[in-house]
Amino acid sequence: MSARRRADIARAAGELIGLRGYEATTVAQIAASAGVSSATVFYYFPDKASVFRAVFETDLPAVERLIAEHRGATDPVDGILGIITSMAAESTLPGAHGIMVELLRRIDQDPALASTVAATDAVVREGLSDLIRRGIAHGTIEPDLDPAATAGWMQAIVDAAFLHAIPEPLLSAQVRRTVSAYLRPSSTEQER
Amino acid sequence: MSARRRADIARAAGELIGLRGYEATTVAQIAASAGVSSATVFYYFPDKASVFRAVFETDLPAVERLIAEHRGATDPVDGILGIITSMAAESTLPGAHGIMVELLRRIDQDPALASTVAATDAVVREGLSDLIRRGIAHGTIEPDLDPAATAGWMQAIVDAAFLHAIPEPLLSAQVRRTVSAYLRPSSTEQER
DNA sequence: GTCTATATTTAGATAGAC
DNA sequence: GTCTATCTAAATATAGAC
Repeated sequence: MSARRRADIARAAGELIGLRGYEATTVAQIAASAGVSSATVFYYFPDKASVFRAVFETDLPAVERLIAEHRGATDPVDGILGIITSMAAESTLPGAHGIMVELLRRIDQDPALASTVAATDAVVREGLSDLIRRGIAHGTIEPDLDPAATAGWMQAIVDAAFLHAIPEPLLSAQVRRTVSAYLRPSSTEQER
Repeated sequence: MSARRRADIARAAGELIGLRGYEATTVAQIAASAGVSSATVFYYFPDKASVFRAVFETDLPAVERLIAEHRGATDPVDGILGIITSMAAESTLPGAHGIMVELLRRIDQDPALASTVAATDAVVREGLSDLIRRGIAHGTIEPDLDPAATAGWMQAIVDAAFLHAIPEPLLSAQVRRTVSAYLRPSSTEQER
């Protein structure tokens, strides 16, 4: 059953690369972990870089679901907090830190990977931008904030969580305070 | 003059590795960029990992100066903002993004590198913690915040800036709003 | 589709002359 | 201290049998 083998190899690659790094993980190790020979890996994928890209193929449908779930939130700020804390919470999964770092590193060197990830990021950014616009209209978000730039900054905050491997429940508390304080309208001052 | 050669090699290594990545940068390329042969690189350093570590040797004195400059700030929040924006501003330097990503990746695999960086981080964290404690006493920072955990989170925010290559002046504006909003005492709610 | 065996390439590190 | 030349190891990718 070919689709399953392919997925097994991608999953094994994600675990090992998250743990040890891309170059430090050999195709032979990935093959062994998936229970096949290294030649079989090259039967399913043209090269090692493709194996790594396959690790992120499931991200797009996952974030589409996440955004859809929070799209209709009554208070847009709650929707934003739901999305951001949910994404940040994944940083506590084993290997999540490592795989994020590898992604950031390889994205500059692999255009195909860059476009895969760009598609996923765009879904998140647009979902957040919509909610930010609604929050501004709703009066619960500072109107001087630029929706797209702010959405990008929220994503950066999530990445920060991934990189620092902060344990729950501290992580969620910090992310929630950061986001809600950032968005809150400032009656007195005019920061931007 | 041996110290200068060593520094030249380290500087060349930092530039190339920041641009292309650690494994993708060969010792031969570093040597060529520094104007020496690859054998000369191995005269000054025992191996390639040592060359990479040397890139971060100058960070400790630099952050010690930065912390000392802001230690005596009249308003502790101003001191914190000065430190954080100054650190984040370095993310716009060419290659800064790449070198930070490489650092995050190699730190898990090189204990000597980890202790070098831990020393630098500790100086920052303690400097920020002190200012946070003073800010709490001063009444301008939320008293429910844990100083050390908050300092760590501020450092994560700086790293987020590095990873996303946000251009000035947007970067400074976002960092300032994030930090000042996070620290501000909340009269009504009790987030932690 | 999966394997064993191997070709090819490349890069870190060293030997030894100057 | 610096070089040229080279050794050695390892990993990606392929050939070809089953």
